[in-house]
Amino acid sequence: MDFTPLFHNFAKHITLTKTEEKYITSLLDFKIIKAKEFLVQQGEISKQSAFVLNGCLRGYTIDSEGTEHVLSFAPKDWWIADMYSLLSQKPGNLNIEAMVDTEVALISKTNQDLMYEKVPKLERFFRIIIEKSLVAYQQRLNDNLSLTATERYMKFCKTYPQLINNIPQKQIAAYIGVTPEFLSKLRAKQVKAK
Amino acid sequence: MDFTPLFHNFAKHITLTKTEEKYITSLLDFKIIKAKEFLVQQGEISKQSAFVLNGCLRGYTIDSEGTEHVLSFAPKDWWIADMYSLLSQKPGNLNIEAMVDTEVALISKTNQDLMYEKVPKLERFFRIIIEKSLVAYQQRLNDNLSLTATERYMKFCKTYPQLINNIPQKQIAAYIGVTPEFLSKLRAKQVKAK
DNA sequence: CGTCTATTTGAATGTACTCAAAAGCGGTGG
DNA sequence: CCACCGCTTTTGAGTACATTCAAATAGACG
Repeated sequence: MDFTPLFHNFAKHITLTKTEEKYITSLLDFKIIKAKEFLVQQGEISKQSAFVLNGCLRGYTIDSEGTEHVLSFAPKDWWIADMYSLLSQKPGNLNIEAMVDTEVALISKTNQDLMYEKVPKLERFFRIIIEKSLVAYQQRLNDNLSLTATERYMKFCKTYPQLINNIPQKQIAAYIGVTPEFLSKLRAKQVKAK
Repeated sequence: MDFTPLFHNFAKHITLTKTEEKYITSLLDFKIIKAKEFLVQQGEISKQSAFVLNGCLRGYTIDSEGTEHVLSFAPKDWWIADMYSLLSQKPGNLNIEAMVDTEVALISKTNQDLMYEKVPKLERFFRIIIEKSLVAYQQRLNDNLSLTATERYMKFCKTYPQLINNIPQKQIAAYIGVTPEFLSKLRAKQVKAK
């Protein structure tokens, strides 16, 4: 139940007083999500955002064919939520699942709105966080429009070096947008190419 | 030089006093961008965000093959900027071009930061705007990962009914991520299917 | 009206997918 | 500690969706 990493995260963009930190802490929940368990599942109305204290979550959808598509990995120090469901308060289509046992700080939507009223600085913090996230999604969409599968895989390896050897290959495939079989073949070719 | 549509836009999420409106107006620039002219071009460091008062802009990248990929259309009442370049102050890879003669309200990064200091409510406004934009990009990425070209085209038609008959087909193709030739064939099939 | 660009159509090609089967690997229980 | 089970990864053959290239047609704009 140590929220220090979260306050380090806040400190990257805003400065909080001890009083504010205490207040914010009072609005947080702590939770351990065991590997393969869910924080939220499709069809639910999301009530909270999560900050990963340690471990790793992944957010994915399942399409009409039953295929999984990974929208985001959330390792230590990342924020994750089903923003669509959280904002609209409609059933979402995102599943957020723990890849390993994971500790998270949770903020309910209600408490987050409270926080914004009491500590307006946080409004800025989340604006900045979300701006960065937006840029990342734009970049990734652009990659999906302009790069081949091989290029997307190489870019993934550069961007998430710490994940490559720690997560199943099929989940990298579900992130870059190819079948696991095809990713396997890409890798086989790359090894030969050396 | 009528910024009324912009203040209507603000009013969707926050309430501004007349004084605040006047102050904000003093920080805005007005510009007419003629059809096929650019607001920003790749390689430049972006200095401003744009709000479309009327007309339509499009933001697109050009890949190593010379192919265009449309990241966003910005019709009346939409915000557009090269967020990556604006935030990082590094050369961007986005081109923002007018599809028809277009009137925009411009806010320089400097003035936007000023605005945030003087009218903190705007921090909330842009947080909300950007949250919505983020959800839209997540959704679109998910569509690109899970839908076929035909499905993406049909979804585009539903989402932007007002654009379909007003913009070149090749730019819809560049938005949904197919070649213009292939989109043409898709449409031919759909007509037959009726 | 002529020119330039957008759209259509067709044939050949390629990238990525499907299905199926085998091999590898990690965890669990005997 | 080994054997087995389930899941992931690999490999291969056949297929499909989408691209490339080329040429014809249609539209838009000065």
